[in-house]
Amino acid sequence: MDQKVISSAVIKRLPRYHRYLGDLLENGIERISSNELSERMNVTASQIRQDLNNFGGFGQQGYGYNVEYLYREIAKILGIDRQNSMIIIGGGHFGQTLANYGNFETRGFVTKAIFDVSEERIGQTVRGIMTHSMDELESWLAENPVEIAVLTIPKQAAQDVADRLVACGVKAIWNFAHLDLKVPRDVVVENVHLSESLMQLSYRIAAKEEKK
Amino acid sequence: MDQKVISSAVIKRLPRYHRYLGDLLENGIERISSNELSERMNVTASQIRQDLNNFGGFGQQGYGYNVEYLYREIAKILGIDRQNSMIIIGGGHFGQTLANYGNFETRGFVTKAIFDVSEERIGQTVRGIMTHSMDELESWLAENPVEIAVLTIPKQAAQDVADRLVACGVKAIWNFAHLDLKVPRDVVVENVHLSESLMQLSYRIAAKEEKK
DNA sequence: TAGATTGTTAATCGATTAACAATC
DNA sequence: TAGATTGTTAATCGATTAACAATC
Repeated sequence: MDQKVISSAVIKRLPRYHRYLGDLLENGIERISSNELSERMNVTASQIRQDLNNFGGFGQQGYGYNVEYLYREIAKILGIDRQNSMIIIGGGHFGQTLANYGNFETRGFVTKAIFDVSEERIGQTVRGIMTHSMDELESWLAENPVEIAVLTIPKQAAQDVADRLVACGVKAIWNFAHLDLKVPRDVVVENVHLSESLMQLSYRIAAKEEKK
Repeated sequence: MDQKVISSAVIKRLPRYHRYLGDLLENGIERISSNELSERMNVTASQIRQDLNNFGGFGQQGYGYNVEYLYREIAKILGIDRQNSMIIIGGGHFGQTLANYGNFETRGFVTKAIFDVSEERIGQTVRGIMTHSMDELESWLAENPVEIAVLTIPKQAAQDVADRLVACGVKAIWNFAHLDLKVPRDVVVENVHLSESLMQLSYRIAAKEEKK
């Protein structure tokens, strides 16, 4: 079964389509043309149609796209139509913030546990989510398989922990540690490097000033 | 003075170059060729040379690049060779986490104040950073101009606050609220949409499973 | 000087946009 | 049926890679 590979440029845009369709749905708009959506989103209608047609023909000639139907289809494509279990490794400020952030759950991402090395944090709960010792990681995962591990630990510890997670069969890592993890090809890593984002912002400020 | 526009693909890669050069520097490595760096970073040597030559010739034929010199030059390009002042709008979990995160300061990003609407948070400090009332935003900014405002507030409030920040002369917004801000063309917005990042991760898990 | 490696031009590849026939 | 708008092919644009002359 030969599967067309979707470019990451397309994948990056899908959540934004999903968000705009959700807004339309909330406003009670039933149908939309690629042209009108393109104006709202500030992209070309051509790109919208090309992007969607990577996954199938969701529209209808002369009518456009049914908002609710397309919304649900994109949710399916993104895999947010079902539950994804997560654990958070690192119960510091960042880990706790993510655990507290209820919005992920509305998209099916449910945090099952937090793991930390600090004696003070172990045994504490955040929004009802228990913090376990890192020593229990392997035994806990053996009983409670999860799809996603969130890494909010210092970069020095990150590769070791990633290795342990992979050994436990975790298939995806949402990595907030500022390094490039080495994992087997079948493990998915999505990086969030906040300081790199901030540096891009800083570049654009600097570039603007220079232009003057 | 016609300024070459640098593509965002290039800009996204600059912080990563900077990070790898920093690591090399820490390991006492003085010089590196584009070829060796390309192997470490898993990109092509051609891309590294093309990227760098957007900004100038930093290397030397037959020798390669001086690690420390290139590290500093990229820092200059990124605008992290000088101090950037920030304020955080929204003193909730996320805002506090960012205020607590000392690593930004090592790259010149210094948080000067936090603003919030909650009576309980106003007057509290986070790592010595004072939380002010949102009512004081305009008067405070008039006395303490900053380059960057960080938005960690619910999306319902975000556009209004962005408008106020722009009116106060803030030139850059690091936006964690899950919406597309409308700002004048000369104001820089850098978005961090965590839920979109998580959805991309989820897509890749789903796509892997389908392939089986 | 000879060898190494850059800076830069040319070739290729992929992504975006335009155009239009198909069709609701 | 006529008008609207998709799905899809073709054209364009931009980014990446390859090649090599310049030069340290």
